[in-house]
Amino acid sequence: MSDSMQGLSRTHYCGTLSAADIGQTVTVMGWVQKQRDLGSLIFVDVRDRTGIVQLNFNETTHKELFDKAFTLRAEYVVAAKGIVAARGEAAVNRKMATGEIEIMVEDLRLLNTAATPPFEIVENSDVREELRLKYRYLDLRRPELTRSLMLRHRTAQAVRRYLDEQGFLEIETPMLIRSTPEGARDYLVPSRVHQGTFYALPQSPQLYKQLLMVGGYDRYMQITRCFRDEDLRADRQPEFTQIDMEMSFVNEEDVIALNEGLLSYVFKNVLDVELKTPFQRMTWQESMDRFGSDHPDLRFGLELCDLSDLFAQTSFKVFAGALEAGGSVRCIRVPGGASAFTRKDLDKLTEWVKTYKAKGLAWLKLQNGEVSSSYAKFLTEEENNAVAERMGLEDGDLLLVVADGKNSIVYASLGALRCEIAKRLGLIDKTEFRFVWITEFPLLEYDEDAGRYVAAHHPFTSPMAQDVPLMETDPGKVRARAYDIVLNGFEIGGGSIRIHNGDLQQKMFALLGFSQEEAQRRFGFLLEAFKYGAPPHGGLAYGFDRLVMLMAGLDAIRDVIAFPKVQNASELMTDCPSEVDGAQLRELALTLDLPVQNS
RNA sequence: GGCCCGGUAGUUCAGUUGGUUAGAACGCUAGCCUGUCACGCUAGAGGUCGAGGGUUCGAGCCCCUUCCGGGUCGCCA
Repeated sequence: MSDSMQGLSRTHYCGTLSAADIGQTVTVMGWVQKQRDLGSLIFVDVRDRTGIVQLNFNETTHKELFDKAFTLRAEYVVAAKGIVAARGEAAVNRKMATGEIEIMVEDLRLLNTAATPPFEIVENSDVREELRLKYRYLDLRRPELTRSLMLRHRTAQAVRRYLDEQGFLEIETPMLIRSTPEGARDYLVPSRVHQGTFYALPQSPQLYKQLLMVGGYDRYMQITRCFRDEDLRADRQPEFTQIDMEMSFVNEEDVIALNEGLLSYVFKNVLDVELKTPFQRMTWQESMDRFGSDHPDLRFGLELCDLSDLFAQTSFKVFAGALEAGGSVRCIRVPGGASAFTRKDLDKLTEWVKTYKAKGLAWLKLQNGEVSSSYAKFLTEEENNAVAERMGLEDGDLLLVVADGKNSIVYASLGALRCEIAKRLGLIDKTEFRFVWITEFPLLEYDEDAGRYVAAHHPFTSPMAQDVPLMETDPGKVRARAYDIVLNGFEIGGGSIRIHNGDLQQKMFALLGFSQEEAQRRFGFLLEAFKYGAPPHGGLAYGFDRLVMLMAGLDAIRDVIAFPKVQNASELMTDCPSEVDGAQLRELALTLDLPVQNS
């Protein structure tokens, strides 16, 4: 049983009304947040995406309206027309944006009733996420999500505005594209017209944007969806959004300067935060050595320190073994850590670093002049003194040491450890936005499983000119003209100057172990395009969801995506992916060959 | 695929050494109440303890399997 909204049209959003509107006749529409029945006076809070306003119903003056208001329940949809009135001095609610006023209702329409929702639609709800996702449309009514999605919108608009002013064209690229097995797993889409063949959904518009450069569109941008069929994380979804851009006739400095301008504009316009430019820069090697990570969080210290040279002659087998194997011994010093971490905590941390394949964690505390340590007794006095001197050891300090035959393990475990410790000790200023460019990435990484080099970034990244000769002699040493933009320990974007020369591109494919024929088969269109005057070009792509997440001060990109997927890549609201009809499969000439299920 | 955490009323949680009829708050329903806004007061309804199996005289609690959600390693050019 509901009313028509005939004759009424909304004049205001609820949250926009204020004392300035007193005396005005207004019409609001929205959902009942709360009905408070005081006997012969009823207050109804109405909510829309902007906020809440209070409706006033008085039994003695408006009996019919009052009786109708009596029937209202949470989440009923209503329209109310009335006069904005000041609340009495004692009745003003300072905690509420519209708390100075209320609407003395003269017309109330019940546009729709609502079942009692499975959870209350309130701010600071601690309902489990599983349920919120199943009823995402209800969760979306909550102010936190509304704020996130409005922030996301404003950010996207600011990006478009800025890049438009800088002469960028927004050009769409295909969603159904050729599969390129290099890199992440593709989502595949079977073709009906060409049975037995498949499209892939793009992992990024990489090749198309390069071809746009060949096509002469020297400043391109796009805010576009990308797809990767890989496992999820708090900051990774199988479909996510990139701010993608590419420019011709540029070098690294041009791309970096433009993006510092973009980020400054966006943060100023969306958050009213002034960013200091230029941002800090660091080479990949420096970032690894100091922070154990290529996406360092610079809001706190706890830097890594290499102790390897102090143990060249050591008889302590753990350290000696690591060094003999070509690895290193590295350490972080935690001021005040001696009292903050008990023996039990350290045992737990030792277990924890094993996640990162570290064999263990050596530690030393200096507290009230007393040294306690898991490893000091295996070292000579000279070695212990050298460590203390190198680390600037002071009373109250905790040293955490990882030694391993593989530097990658030392970096990964200490890099993760410094973040974990900063979190536990509350060393992170959550209001800070700390940007850093990481540059000079390795061009290639050796993949032991595949027994060959693979592109660290992607196969179209240009090597640094001075390192090109190394491509023949020592490929692992070649540095790329690649750069990542890192914010508070998250890689929010990355890009490179691309290869625009067919011969160099062929050379790169050869390094990656592609035969001439294979390169031709997979990327022939690109090599062909490069014959016809490809301009020097480069670009960058942001993980838009991550950027918005950090701007919103949140921990998961799910919270800035209207309809996110859960860890097993399904969507709880619509329960997809789902099986399809046999007829659909037949049309595609597909048959299923499923592993036998245990029932 | 591995490791860790969680699943008890609609929701958030408590639940002792395995022992009577599984509790609280909020929400919901009904009644009362003219300045509430976390309204207040009174009463009431509401449970497959994620599912299946096992141990036991007896299981929310112990064991096994499994499903679901989260974090993370691998993975993510």
